[in-house]
Amino acid sequence: MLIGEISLKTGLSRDTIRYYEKIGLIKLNKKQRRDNNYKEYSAEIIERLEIIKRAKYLGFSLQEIKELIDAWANKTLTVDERIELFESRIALLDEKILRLNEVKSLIRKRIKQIKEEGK
Amino acid sequence: MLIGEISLKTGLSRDTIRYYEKIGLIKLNKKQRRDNNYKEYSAEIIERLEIIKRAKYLGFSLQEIKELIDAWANKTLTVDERIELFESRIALLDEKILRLNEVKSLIRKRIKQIKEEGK
DNA sequence: GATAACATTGGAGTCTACTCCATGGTCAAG
DNA sequence: CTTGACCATGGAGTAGACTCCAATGTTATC
Repeated sequence: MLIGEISLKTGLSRDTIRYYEKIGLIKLNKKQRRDNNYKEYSAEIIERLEIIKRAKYLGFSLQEIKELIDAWANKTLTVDERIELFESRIALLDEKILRLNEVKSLIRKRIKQIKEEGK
Repeated sequence: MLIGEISLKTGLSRDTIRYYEKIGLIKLNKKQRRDNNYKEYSAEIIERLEIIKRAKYLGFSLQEIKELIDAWANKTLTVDERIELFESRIALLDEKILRLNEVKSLIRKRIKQIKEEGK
């Protein structure tokens, strides 16, 4: 697939996709080029971009996302180290879920208040 | 309290607090000044800053946070409109929680994979 | 074979959310 | 009464994450 198709399928602009390439969030090896120098993207790249989109939406910076992605296929860490890294990410997500629930109950409280006042 | 104390208690820099004032995220009425022109902040402001911090951490932009805060004490909307607005925010939070859980299980899957490979 | 719609790279510009001066006033401690 | 630690305002500068543009190449279509 060419970049235009990837852009359509992910909803990210061509420029954004190229930017992600530039900062190493997604990578094409040299062979993924057509004869005319056009880049050939795989379905895997779409999946990765979807993950990036989701993580961004959840308030992670591109840097943080990069770290997670790098660990995903990392060859230098031991099995235990990688698992530990992922566990710590899960802990982070749990922390966020907790905070979200806190904000939810704050808003719920406010709704109750408004209903009381409205009477 | 003066801005230095607020800064200490919230962990936000003076500049950040002043910036939030500038864009209307927090407001001081004219009477909240000492004779020497120093700003007098209330405990309420600290609470509001804590909410802002939390929302930021959860991936909301200052603009989105401002909209929520403005609705908080809004006088122009009807009771029903305000409740609807808050309900929609809760739906948004639920959406985020859902996505967080999705990412969690993605990571869990990967941990399993790694453990398998490690054998 | 001209035109439109795509692709490439490189670099400049923009928006958000700060962060860092510079300048000048205030005040408690020594 | 000076020194150091605060305070205020205004404006410039910065990092992150795009977004836009220019110059140029490629390809499908009329």
